[in-house]
Amino acid sequence: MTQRIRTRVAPSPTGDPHVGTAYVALFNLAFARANGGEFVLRIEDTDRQRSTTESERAIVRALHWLGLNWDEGPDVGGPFGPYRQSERGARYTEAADELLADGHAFRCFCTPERLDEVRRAQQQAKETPRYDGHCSTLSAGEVERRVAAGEPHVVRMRVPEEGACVVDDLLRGPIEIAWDQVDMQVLLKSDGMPTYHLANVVDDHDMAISHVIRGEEWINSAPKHLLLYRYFGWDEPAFAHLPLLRNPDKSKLSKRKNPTSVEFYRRMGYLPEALLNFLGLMGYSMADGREAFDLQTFLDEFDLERISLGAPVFDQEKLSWLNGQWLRGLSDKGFAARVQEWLLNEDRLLPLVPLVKERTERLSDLIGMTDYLLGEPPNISADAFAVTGLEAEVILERLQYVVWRLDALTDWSRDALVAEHTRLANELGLKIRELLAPLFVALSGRAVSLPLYDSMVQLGPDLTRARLRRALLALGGVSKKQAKRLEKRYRELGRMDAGGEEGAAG
RNA sequence: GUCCCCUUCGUCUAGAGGCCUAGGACUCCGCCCUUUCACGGCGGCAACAGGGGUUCGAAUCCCCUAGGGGACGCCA
Repeated sequence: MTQRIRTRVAPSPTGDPHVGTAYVALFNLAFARANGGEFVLRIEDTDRQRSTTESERAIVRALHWLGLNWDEGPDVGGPFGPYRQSERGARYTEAADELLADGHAFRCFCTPERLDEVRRAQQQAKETPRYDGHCSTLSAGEVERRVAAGEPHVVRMRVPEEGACVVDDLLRGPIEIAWDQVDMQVLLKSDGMPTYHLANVVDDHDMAISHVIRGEEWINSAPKHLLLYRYFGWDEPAFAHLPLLRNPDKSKLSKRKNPTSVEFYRRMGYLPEALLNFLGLMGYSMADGREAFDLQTFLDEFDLERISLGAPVFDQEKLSWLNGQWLRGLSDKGFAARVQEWLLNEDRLLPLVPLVKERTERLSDLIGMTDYLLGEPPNISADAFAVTGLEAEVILERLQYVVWRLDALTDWSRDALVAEHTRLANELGLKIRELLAPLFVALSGRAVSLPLYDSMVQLGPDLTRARLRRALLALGGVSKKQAKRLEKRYRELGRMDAGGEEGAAG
Protein backbone atom coordinates (compact mmCIF):
# COMPACT_ATOMS: atom_id res chain seq x y z
CA MET A 1 0.00 0.00 0.00
CA THR A 2 1.39 3.36 -0.93
CA GLN A 3 1.10 6.04 1.63
CA ARG A 4 -0.82 9.17 0.79
CA ILE A 5 1.45 12.19 0.36
CA ARG A 6 0.62 14.87 2.91
CA THR A 7 2.67 17.96 3.68
CA ARG A 8 2.15 20.94 5.92
CA VAL A 9 3.43 24.34 6.79
CA ALA A 10 3.36 25.11 10.47
CA PRO A 11 3.95 28.78 11.22
CA SER A 12 4.07 30.20 14.68
CA PRO A 13 1.84 33.28 14.95
CA THR A 14 4.34 35.46 16.75
CA GLY A 15 4.92 38.28 14.33
CA ASP A 16 4.50 39.55 10.83
CA PRO A 17 3.90 37.00 8.09
CA HIS A 18 7.43 36.02 7.16
CA VAL A 19 8.55 35.48 3.55
CA GLY A 20 10.30 32.37 4.83
CA THR A 21 6.93 30.96 5.84
CA ALA A 22 5.63 31.64 2.34
CA TYR A 23 8.75 30.02 0.92
CA VAL A 24 8.35 26.84 2.94
CA ALA A 25 4.61 26.82 2.21
CA LEU A 26 5.26 27.10 -1.52
CA PHE A 27 7.54 24.08 -1.58
CA ASN A 28 5.28 22.01 0.64
CA LEU A 29 2.31 22.82 -1.53
CA ALA A 30 4.29 22.03 -4.65
CA PHE A 31 5.46 18.68 -3.37
CA ALA A 32 1.96 17.72 -2.29
CA ARG A 33 0.41 18.77 -5.61
CA ALA A 34 3.13 17.13 -7.67
CA ASN A 35 2.26 13.87 -5.95
CA GLY A 36 -1.49 14.24 -5.87
CA GLY A 37 -1.44 14.71 -2.13
CA GLU A 38 -2.76 17.18 0.42
CA PHE A 39 -1.30 20.30 1.92
CA VAL A 40 -2.15 21.39 5.45
CA LEU A 41 -1.82 24.63 7.38
CA ARG A 42 -1.23 24.17 11.08
CA ILE A 43 -0.84 26.99 13.55
CA GLU A 44 1.83 26.34 16.17
CA ASP A 45 0.76 28.66 18.93
CA THR A 46 2.08 26.86 21.98
CA ASP A 47 4.04 29.91 23.06
CA ARG A 48 1.33 31.68 25.01
CA GLN A 49 3.38 34.79 25.61
CA ARG A 50 4.19 35.57 22.03
CA SER A 51 1.36 34.11 19.97
CA THR A 52 -1.41 36.43 18.91
CA THR A 53 -4.58 35.91 16.95
CA GLU A 54 -3.79 39.05 14.97
CA SER A 55 -0.56 37.47 13.79
CA GLU A 56 -2.39 34.30 12.85
CA ARG A 57 -4.89 36.32 10.83
CA ALA A 58 -2.05 38.18 9.13
CA ILE A 59 -0.31 34.95 8.17
CA VAL A 60 -3.47 33.43 6.75
CA ARG A 61 -4.18 36.66 4.87
CA ALA A 62 -0.63 36.83 3.50
CA LEU A 63 -0.58 33.24 2.29
CA HIS A 64 -3.97 33.65 0.65
CA TRP A 65 -2.84 36.89 -0.95
CA LEU A 66 0.00 34.98 -2.53
CA GLY A 67 -2.44 32.41 -3.80
CA LEU A 68 -1.15 29.60 -1.62
CA ASN A 69 -4.15 27.56 -0.59
CA TRP A 70 -4.36 24.61 1.75
CA ASP A 71 -6.71 21.68 1.80
CA GLU A 72 -6.96 21.61 5.57
CA GLY A 73 -6.37 24.29 8.16
CA PRO A 74 -7.85 26.25 11.04
CA ASP A 75 -9.94 28.38 8.69
CA VAL A 76 -11.22 25.63 6.41
CA GLY A 77 -11.31 22.69 8.78
CA GLY A 78 -10.59 19.13 7.72
CA PRO A 79 -10.70 15.57 9.03
CA PHE A 80 -7.65 15.90 11.27
CA GLY A 81 -8.56 19.04 13.18
CA PRO A 82 -8.31 21.12 15.15
CA TYR A 83 -5.40 22.67 13.27
CA ARG A 84 -4.39 25.05 16.01
CA GLN A 85 -2.10 23.60 18.64
CA SER A 86 -3.60 25.65 21.45
CA GLU A 87 -6.77 23.63 20.88
CA ARG A 88 -5.06 20.28 21.07
CA GLY A 89 -3.67 20.53 24.59
CA ALA A 90 -5.11 17.31 25.97
CA ARG A 91 -3.49 15.30 23.22
CA TYR A 92 0.00 16.48 24.18
CA THR A 93 -0.50 15.82 27.86
CA GLU A 94 -1.68 12.34 27.00
CA ALA A 95 1.36 11.80 24.78
CA ALA A 96 3.71 13.04 27.49
CA ASP A 97 2.06 10.76 30.05
CA GLU A 98 2.60 7.83 27.74
CA LEU A 99 6.31 8.63 27.48
CA LEU A 100 6.52 9.09 31.24
CA ALA A 101 4.83 5.75 31.84
CA ASP A 102 7.18 3.99 29.43
CA GLY A 103 10.22 5.58 31.01
CA HIS A 104 11.09 7.52 27.87
CA ALA A 105 10.66 10.80 29.68
CA PHE A 106 11.14 12.11 33.19
CA ARG A 107 10.03 15.03 35.30
CA CYS A 108 12.63 17.72 35.88
CA PHE A 109 12.51 20.17 38.75
CA CYS A 110 15.63 22.13 37.91
CA THR A 111 15.41 25.90 38.12
CA PRO A 112 16.30 28.13 35.21
CA GLU A 113 19.18 29.45 37.29
CA ARG A 114 20.69 26.02 37.69
CA LEU A 115 20.28 25.30 33.98
CA ASP A 116 22.06 28.53 33.13
CA GLU A 117 24.86 27.57 35.45
CA VAL A 118 25.22 24.11 33.90
CA ARG A 119 25.25 25.52 30.40
CA ARG A 120 27.91 28.04 31.28
CA ALA A 121 30.16 25.43 32.82
CA GLN A 122 29.80 23.18 29.80
CA GLN A 123 30.60 25.95 27.37
CA GLN A 124 33.65 26.74 29.40
CA ALA A 125 34.71 23.10 29.31
CA LYS A 126 34.25 23.17 25.51
CA GLU A 127 31.43 20.69 25.60
CA THR A 128 28.13 20.80 23.78
CA PRO A 129 25.74 22.54 26.17
CA ARG A 130 23.13 20.06 27.20
CA TYR A 131 21.00 19.07 30.18
CA ASP A 132 23.16 17.15 32.63
CA GLY A 133 20.57 14.57 33.61
CA HIS A 134 20.30 15.87 37.16
CA CYS A 135 16.64 14.89 37.58
CA SER A 136 16.71 11.84 35.33
CA THR A 137 17.54 9.49 38.20
CA LEU A 138 15.15 10.80 40.82
CA SER A 139 13.30 8.01 42.61
CA ALA A 140 9.64 7.51 41.84
CA GLY A 141 8.83 8.34 45.43
CA GLU A 142 10.64 11.61 45.39
CA VAL A 143 9.08 12.64 42.12
CA GLU A 144 5.65 11.84 43.47
CA ARG A 145 6.28 13.79 46.62
CA ARG A 146 7.53 16.88 44.79
CA VAL A 147 4.69 16.81 42.29
CA ALA A 148 2.19 16.47 45.12
CA ALA A 149 3.84 19.41 46.85
CA GLY A 150 3.10 21.43 43.73
CA GLU A 151 6.70 22.00 42.80
CA PRO A 152 6.93 23.47 39.31
CA HIS A 153 8.53 21.13 36.83
CA VAL A 154 8.86 20.20 33.19
CA VAL A 155 8.89 16.89 31.36
CA ARG A 156 12.06 16.01 29.49
CA MET A 157 12.72 13.24 27.03
CA ARG A 158 15.41 10.67 27.64
CA VAL A 159 18.12 10.30 25.02
CA PRO A 160 20.37 7.29 24.34
CA GLU A 161 23.80 7.63 25.89
CA GLU A 162 25.73 6.09 23.06
CA GLY A 163 25.66 5.72 19.34
CA ALA A 164 24.37 8.05 16.75
CA CYS A 165 21.17 8.93 15.00
CA VAL A 166 21.03 8.91 11.24
CA VAL A 167 18.66 11.42 9.74
CA ASP A 168 17.82 10.57 6.17
CA ASP A 169 17.39 13.87 4.45
CA LEU A 170 15.71 13.63 1.05
CA LEU A 171 17.97 16.36 -0.26
CA ARG A 172 21.25 15.69 1.51
CA GLY A 173 21.30 11.98 2.14
CA PRO A 174 22.13 10.49 5.54
CA ILE A 175 23.19 12.91 8.27
CA GLU A 176 24.77 11.35 11.30
CA ILE A 177 24.45 13.03 14.67
CA ALA A 178 25.82 11.43 17.83
CA TRP A 179 23.27 10.97 20.60
CA ASP A 180 25.56 12.63 23.09
CA GLN A 181 25.09 15.80 21.09
CA VAL A 182 21.34 15.66 21.50
CA ASP A 183 19.77 17.44 24.43
CA MET A 184 17.23 15.92 26.79
CA GLN A 185 14.67 18.23 25.34
CA VAL A 186 11.87 19.72 27.40
CA LEU A 187 8.62 18.29 26.05
CA LEU A 188 6.13 19.83 28.44
CA LYS A 189 6.78 23.27 29.89
CA SER A 190 5.95 24.05 33.48
CA ASP A 191 2.78 25.78 32.32
CA GLY A 192 1.65 22.44 30.94
CA MET A 193 2.01 23.52 27.31
CA PRO A 194 4.02 21.33 24.99
CA THR A 195 7.20 22.58 23.34
CA TYR A 196 7.52 22.65 19.58
CA HIS A 197 9.26 19.31 19.54
CA LEU A 198 6.48 17.35 21.21
CA ALA A 199 3.54 19.12 19.63
CA ASN A 200 5.09 19.03 16.20
CA VAL A 201 5.76 15.31 16.24
CA VAL A 202 2.40 14.40 17.76
CA ASP A 203 0.55 16.55 15.26
CA ASP A 204 2.51 15.42 12.26
CA HIS A 205 1.65 11.88 13.21
CA ASP A 206 -1.99 12.58 14.05
CA MET A 207 -2.40 14.53 10.85
CA ALA A 208 -0.77 11.76 8.83
CA ILE A 209 1.94 14.01 7.47
CA SER A 210 4.12 11.90 5.19
CA HIS A 211 6.81 14.42 4.30
CA VAL A 212 8.22 17.04 6.62
CA ILE A 213 9.63 19.79 4.44
CA ARG A 214 11.02 22.58 6.59
CA GLY A 215 13.95 24.95 6.99
CA GLU A 216 17.53 23.83 7.39
CA GLU A 217 17.57 25.28 10.89
CA TRP A 218 15.80 22.12 12.07
CA ILE A 219 18.42 19.60 11.04
CA ASN A 220 20.00 19.48 14.46
CA SER A 221 16.75 18.76 16.22
CA ALA A 222 15.67 16.09 13.78
CA PRO A 223 17.16 13.32 15.98
CA LYS A 224 14.88 14.38 18.81
CA HIS A 225 11.91 14.13 16.53
CA LEU A 226 12.95 10.78 15.13
CA LEU A 227 13.47 9.50 18.64
CA LEU A 228 9.96 10.56 19.63
CA TYR A 229 8.48 8.69 16.68
CA ARG A 230 10.36 5.62 17.85
CA TYR A 231 9.29 6.01 21.46
CA PHE A 232 5.69 6.24 20.36
CA GLY A 233 6.11 3.40 17.91
CA TRP A 234 4.92 5.50 14.99
CA ASP A 235 5.97 5.44 11.36
CA GLU A 236 8.52 8.14 10.64
CA PRO A 237 7.81 10.69 7.95
CA ALA A 238 10.42 11.54 5.35
CA PHE A 239 12.42 14.69 5.96
CA ALA A 240 13.65 17.35 3.59
CA HIS A 241 15.43 20.42 4.90
CA LEU A 242 15.21 23.44 2.65
CA PRO A 243 18.04 25.96 2.42
CA LEU A 244 17.48 29.11 4.44
CA LEU A 245 16.74 32.43 2.78
CA ARG A 246 19.58 34.87 3.42
CA ASN A 247 20.32 38.52 3.95
CA PRO A 248 22.83 40.04 1.52
CA ASP A 249 25.53 39.28 4.10
CA LYS A 250 24.56 35.59 3.97
CA SER A 251 23.14 35.43 7.47
CA LYS A 252 19.66 34.01 7.95
CA LEU A 253 17.08 36.42 6.59
CA SER A 254 16.16 38.75 9.41
CA LYS A 255 14.00 41.79 9.80
CA ARG A 256 16.87 43.82 11.17
CA LYS A 257 18.79 43.59 7.94
CA ASN A 258 16.15 43.04 5.30
CA PRO A 259 12.39 43.40 5.07
CA THR A 260 10.96 39.98 5.87
CA SER A 261 7.25 40.61 6.03
CA VAL A 262 5.08 39.55 3.11
CA GLU A 263 3.06 42.60 4.04
CA PHE A 264 6.05 44.80 3.24
CA TYR A 265 6.27 43.49 -0.30
CA ARG A 266 2.55 43.90 -0.80
CA ARG A 267 2.72 47.48 0.46
CA MET A 268 5.69 48.24 -1.75
CA GLY A 269 3.66 47.38 -4.81
CA TYR A 270 4.91 43.92 -5.66
CA LEU A 271 2.45 41.56 -7.26
CA PRO A 272 1.80 38.33 -5.42
CA GLU A 273 2.61 36.43 -8.60
CA ALA A 274 6.01 38.09 -8.78
CA LEU A 275 6.90 37.46 -5.15
CA LEU A 276 5.85 33.85 -5.43
CA ASN A 277 7.72 33.49 -8.72
CA PHE A 278 10.80 34.93 -7.05
CA LEU A 279 10.55 32.55 -4.09
CA GLY A 280 10.29 29.72 -6.58
CA LEU A 281 13.67 30.80 -7.90
CA MET A 282 15.31 30.58 -4.49
CA GLY A 283 17.18 27.31 -4.34
CA TYR A 284 15.23 26.05 -7.28
CA SER A 285 15.28 26.15 -11.04
CA MET A 286 13.00 24.94 -13.79
CA ALA A 287 14.35 22.12 -15.92
CA ASP A 288 14.39 24.32 -19.01
CA GLY A 289 15.81 27.35 -17.24
CA ARG A 290 12.64 29.44 -17.45
CA GLU A 291 12.65 32.17 -14.86
CA ALA A 292 9.21 33.66 -15.24
CA PHE A 293 6.45 31.23 -14.39
CA ASP A 294 3.15 31.24 -12.58
CA LEU A 295 2.16 29.18 -9.58
CA GLN A 296 0.28 26.58 -11.59
CA THR A 297 3.28 25.93 -13.81
CA PHE A 298 5.50 25.65 -10.78
CA LEU A 299 3.14 23.18 -9.14
CA ASP A 300 2.72 21.16 -12.32
CA GLU A 301 6.42 20.80 -12.96
CA PHE A 302 7.78 20.69 -9.43
CA ASP A 303 10.52 18.18 -8.78
CA LEU A 304 12.14 17.91 -5.36
CA GLU A 305 15.38 16.81 -7.00
CA ARG A 306 15.78 20.22 -8.56
CA ILE A 307 16.26 21.95 -5.22
CA SER A 308 19.80 23.21 -4.80
CA LEU A 309 21.43 23.44 -1.40
CA GLY A 310 23.43 26.65 -1.54
CA ALA A 311 22.19 29.52 0.60
CA PRO A 312 20.07 31.81 -1.57
CA VAL A 313 20.39 35.52 -0.93
CA PHE A 314 17.08 37.34 -1.14
CA ASP A 315 17.95 39.90 -3.79
CA GLN A 316 15.40 42.68 -3.94
CA GLU A 317 16.79 43.93 -7.24
CA LYS A 318 16.02 40.73 -9.02
CA LEU A 319 12.61 40.61 -7.37
CA SER A 320 11.95 44.11 -8.69
CA TRP A 321 12.98 43.11 -12.19
CA LEU A 322 10.69 40.10 -12.04
CA ASN A 323 7.87 42.29 -10.77
CA GLY A 324 8.40 44.56 -13.77
CA GLN A 325 8.07 41.55 -16.03
CA TRP A 326 4.79 40.62 -14.42
CA LEU A 327 3.51 44.17 -14.52
CA ARG A 328 4.31 44.46 -18.21
CA GLY A 329 2.51 41.21 -18.84
CA LEU A 330 -0.72 42.71 -17.52
CA SER A 331 -3.30 44.22 -19.87
CA ASP A 332 -3.98 47.92 -19.37
CA LYS A 333 -7.26 47.05 -17.75
CA GLY A 334 -5.56 44.48 -15.60
CA PHE A 335 -2.93 46.95 -14.53
CA ALA A 336 -5.55 49.52 -13.62
CA ALA A 337 -7.41 46.91 -11.64
CA ARG A 338 -4.26 46.05 -9.71
CA VAL A 339 -3.67 49.66 -8.82
CA GLN A 340 -7.21 49.92 -7.61
CA GLU A 341 -6.83 46.81 -5.55
CA TRP A 342 -3.54 48.03 -4.20
CA LEU A 343 -4.34 51.63 -3.35
CA LEU A 344 -7.60 53.09 -4.60
CA ASN A 345 -9.85 51.34 -2.17
CA GLU A 346 -11.33 52.08 1.22
CA ASP A 347 -9.12 49.75 3.16
CA ARG A 348 -6.06 51.52 2.00
CA LEU A 349 -7.31 55.08 1.70
CA LEU A 350 -9.41 55.33 4.82
CA PRO A 351 -6.56 55.28 7.32
CA LEU A 352 -4.88 58.11 5.40
CA VAL A 353 -7.91 60.37 5.26
CA PRO A 354 -7.91 61.58 8.87
CA LEU A 355 -4.26 62.52 8.51
CA VAL A 356 -4.80 64.48 5.33
CA LYS A 357 -8.27 65.97 5.71
CA GLU A 358 -7.55 68.62 8.28
CA ARG A 359 -4.51 69.83 6.36
CA THR A 360 -6.01 69.96 2.91
CA GLU A 361 -7.58 72.48 0.56
CA ARG A 362 -7.86 70.35 -2.54
CA LEU A 363 -8.30 66.63 -3.11
CA SER A 364 -5.05 66.65 -5.02
CA ASP A 365 -3.15 67.51 -1.86
CA LEU A 366 -3.50 63.89 -0.89
CA ILE A 367 -0.96 62.93 -3.50
CA GLY A 368 1.81 65.14 -2.28
CA MET A 369 1.09 64.56 1.37
CA THR A 370 1.09 60.81 1.22
CA ASP A 371 3.56 60.06 -1.54
CA TYR A 372 6.27 59.16 0.95
CA LEU A 373 3.91 56.68 2.60
CA LEU A 374 2.96 55.01 -0.65
CA GLY A 375 6.28 54.69 -2.37
CA GLU A 376 9.89 55.28 -1.62
CA PRO A 377 10.66 58.52 0.21
CA PRO A 378 12.17 61.20 -1.98
CA ASN A 379 15.96 61.14 -2.02
CA ILE A 380 17.33 60.99 1.48
CA SER A 381 20.77 62.52 1.44
CA ALA A 382 22.94 63.79 4.23
CA ASP A 383 21.91 67.31 3.17
CA ALA A 384 18.30 66.53 3.82
CA PHE A 385 19.13 66.42 7.51
CA ALA A 386 20.45 69.98 7.51
CA VAL A 387 16.98 71.24 8.43
CA THR A 388 17.29 69.61 11.82
CA GLY A 389 20.18 71.87 12.65
CA LEU A 390 22.00 68.94 14.20
CA GLU A 391 25.41 67.55 13.44
CA ALA A 392 25.53 64.33 11.48
CA GLU A 393 27.20 62.60 14.40
CA VAL A 394 24.36 63.49 16.74
CA ILE A 395 21.70 62.47 14.25
CA LEU A 396 23.42 59.18 13.63
CA GLU A 397 23.51 58.47 17.31
CA ARG A 398 19.87 59.27 17.91
CA LEU A 399 18.68 57.32 14.91
CA GLN A 400 20.73 54.33 15.94
CA TYR A 401 19.15 54.35 19.38
CA VAL A 402 15.72 54.51 17.82
CA VAL A 403 16.57 51.63 15.51
CA TRP A 404 17.59 49.47 18.42
CA ARG A 405 14.46 50.31 20.33
CA LEU A 406 12.21 49.61 17.38
CA ASP A 407 13.95 46.31 16.69
CA ALA A 408 12.84 45.14 20.09
CA LEU A 409 9.35 46.57 19.85
CA THR A 410 6.67 43.98 19.23
CA ASP A 411 3.60 46.16 19.52
CA TRP A 412 3.51 48.55 16.58
CA SER A 413 0.46 50.53 17.65
CA ARG A 414 0.51 54.30 17.78
CA ASP A 415 0.33 54.25 21.57
CA ALA A 416 3.23 51.87 21.87
CA LEU A 417 5.32 53.98 19.53
CA VAL A 418 4.55 57.13 21.50
CA ALA A 419 5.44 55.42 24.76
CA GLU A 420 8.67 53.98 23.40
CA HIS A 421 9.93 57.27 22.00
CA THR A 422 8.94 59.19 25.07
CA ARG A 423 10.83 56.75 27.23
CA LEU A 424 13.90 56.94 25.04
CA ALA A 425 13.84 60.73 24.98
CA ASN A 426 13.62 60.79 28.75
CA GLU A 427 16.50 58.41 29.14
CA LEU A 428 18.59 60.50 26.82
CA GLY A 429 17.61 63.68 28.58
CA LEU A 430 16.13 65.10 25.42
CA LYS A 431 12.88 66.80 24.67
CA ILE A 432 10.74 64.50 22.58
CA ARG A 433 10.96 67.09 19.77
CA GLU A 434 14.71 66.85 19.69
CA LEU A 435 14.61 63.13 19.24
CA LEU A 436 11.93 63.20 16.60
CA ALA A 437 13.31 65.83 14.22
CA PRO A 438 15.81 63.52 12.48
CA LEU A 439 13.16 60.83 12.33
CA PHE A 440 10.88 62.99 10.25
CA VAL A 441 13.61 63.41 7.70
CA ALA A 442 14.61 59.76 7.75
CA LEU A 443 11.07 58.57 7.13
CA SER A 444 9.70 61.21 4.82
CA GLY A 445 12.77 62.81 3.28
CA ARG A 446 11.58 66.20 4.44
CA ALA A 447 11.27 68.28 7.55
CA VAL A 448 7.52 68.58 7.51
CA SER A 449 5.27 65.64 7.01
CA LEU A 450 2.15 64.07 8.36
CA PRO A 451 2.36 63.23 12.06
CA LEU A 452 5.32 61.02 12.74
CA TYR A 453 3.73 58.25 14.76
CA ASP A 454 0.86 57.95 12.35
CA SER A 455 3.34 57.78 9.53
CA MET A 456 5.16 54.98 11.28
CA VAL A 457 1.96 53.07 11.81
CA GLN A 458 1.07 53.54 8.16
CA LEU A 459 4.49 52.46 6.99
CA GLY A 460 4.61 49.46 9.28
CA PRO A 461 7.70 48.03 10.96
CA ASP A 462 9.53 46.75 7.91
CA LEU A 463 9.23 49.92 5.86
CA THR A 464 10.10 52.05 8.84
CA ARG A 465 13.16 49.97 9.56
CA ALA A 466 14.22 50.00 5.92
CA ARG A 467 14.09 53.78 5.84
CA LEU A 468 15.97 54.22 9.07
CA ARG A 469 18.63 51.91 7.72
CA ARG A 470 18.78 53.98 4.54
CA ALA A 471 19.09 57.17 6.52
CA LEU A 472 21.91 55.76 8.59
CA LEU A 473 23.69 54.89 5.39
CA ALA A 474 23.04 58.29 3.83
CA LEU A 475 24.65 59.87 6.84
CA GLY A 476 27.79 57.89 6.28
CA GLY A 477 26.86 54.89 8.36
CA VAL A 478 27.88 53.91 11.84
CA SER A 479 31.42 52.63 12.03
CA LYS A 480 32.18 49.51 14.04
CA LYS A 481 34.01 51.54 16.62
CA GLN A 482 31.21 54.02 16.87
CA ALA A 483 28.66 51.25 17.15
CA LYS A 484 30.53 49.76 20.06
CA ARG A 485 30.62 53.04 21.89
CA LEU A 486 26.95 53.67 21.18
CA GLU A 487 26.00 50.21 22.26
CA LYS A 488 27.76 50.66 25.53
CA ARG A 489 25.99 53.91 26.21
CA TYR A 490 22.73 52.48 25.02
CA ARG A 491 22.99 49.59 27.40
CA GLU A 492 23.45 51.96 30.24
CA LEU A 493 20.23 53.65 29.20
CA GLY A 494 18.15 50.58 29.74
CA ARG A 495 17.76 47.17 28.39
CA MET A 496 19.73 46.35 25.30
CA ASP A 497 17.38 43.71 24.13
CA ALA A 498 19.39 41.15 22.26
CA GLY A 499 16.23 39.08 21.94
CA GLY A 500 15.66 36.52 19.29
CA GLU A 501 14.36 36.85 15.84
CA GLU A 502 11.18 35.06 14.95
CA GLY A 503 11.86 32.82 12.05
CA ALA A 504 9.95 31.13 9.33
CA ALA A 505 7.62 28.27 9.76
CA GLY A 506 8.89 24.92 10.85
C1' G B 1 33.39 26.77 22.12
C1' U B 2 30.71 22.06 20.48
C1' C B 3 27.91 19.65 16.72
C1' C B 4 25.69 19.83 11.90
C1' C B 5 24.94 21.75 6.92
C1' C B 6 26.78 24.29 2.69
C1' U B 7 30.58 26.16 -1.16
C1' U B 8 30.02 27.57 -9.82
C1' C B 9 30.32 35.09 -12.06
C1' G B 10 28.87 40.68 -6.91
C1' U B 11 23.62 38.07 -6.70
C1' C B 12 19.95 33.88 -8.36
C1' U B 13 21.34 29.62 -10.89
C1' A B 14 22.46 25.52 -15.24
C1' G B 15 25.74 21.61 -14.79
C1' A B 16 24.49 14.50 -12.13
C1' G B 17 32.90 12.17 -15.53
C1' G B 18 34.04 13.77 -21.77
C1' C B 19 28.57 17.89 -25.04
C1' C B 20 32.42 23.20 -20.54
C1' U B 21 36.93 27.58 -24.45
C1' A B 22 31.55 26.56 -17.87
C1' G B 23 25.44 28.27 -20.17
C1' G B 24 21.18 31.54 -18.67
C1' A B 25 19.11 35.57 -15.51
C1' C B 26 19.68 40.09 -12.22
C1' U B 27 23.13 44.15 -11.54
C1' C B 28 26.87 47.17 -14.19
C1' C B 29 28.98 49.02 -18.96
C1' G B 30 28.57 49.85 -24.42
C1' C B 31 25.67 49.98 -28.92
C1' C B 32 20.80 49.98 -31.45
C1' C B 33 15.60 51.47 -31.26
C1' U B 34 13.56 56.21 -29.65
C1' U B 35 11.46 63.74 -29.22
C1' U B 36 13.22 62.47 -23.28
C1' C B 37 13.12 58.49 -19.79
C1' A B 38 11.94 53.68 -19.50
C1' C B 39 10.76 49.15 -22.09
C1' G B 40 12.79 46.11 -25.87
C1' G B 41 16.97 44.19 -28.99
C1' C B 42 22.23 43.23 -29.50
C1' G B 43 27.04 42.93 -27.26
C1' G B 44 30.61 43.14 -23.11
C1' C B 45 32.86 42.56 -17.97
C1' A B 46 32.49 38.64 -14.48
C1' A B 47 32.75 32.22 -11.38
C1' C B 48 33.99 26.06 -10.78
C1' A B 49 37.24 28.42 -2.64
C1' G B 50 42.42 25.99 -2.10
C1' G B 51 45.25 21.45 -1.98
C1' G B 52 45.62 16.34 -2.59
C1' G B 53 43.76 11.85 -4.67
C1' U B 54 40.50 8.32 -8.09
C1' U B 55 40.23 8.25 -13.59
C1' C B 56 42.58 7.98 -20.23
C1' G B 57 39.63 12.31 -18.70
C1' A B 58 36.70 16.05 -12.92
C1' A B 59 32.96 21.94 -11.91
C1' U B 60 30.98 16.95 -11.54
C1' C B 61 33.45 11.15 -7.27
C1' C B 62 36.68 10.72 -2.45
C1' C B 63 39.86 13.07 1.42
C1' C B 64 41.96 17.32 3.84
C1' U B 65 42.10 22.57 4.59
C1' A B 66 39.76 27.19 4.38
C1' G B 67 35.46 30.13 4.24
C1' G B 68 30.26 30.90 5.04
C1' G B 69 25.90 29.51 7.59
C1' G B 70 22.80 27.09 11.13
C1' A B 71 21.78 24.81 15.87
C1' C B 72 23.03 24.62 20.88
C1' G B 73 15.95 28.14 25.19
C1' C B 74 10.43 25.91 29.84
C1' C B 75 10.98 30.30 21.19
C1' A B 76 9.39 28.12 17.12
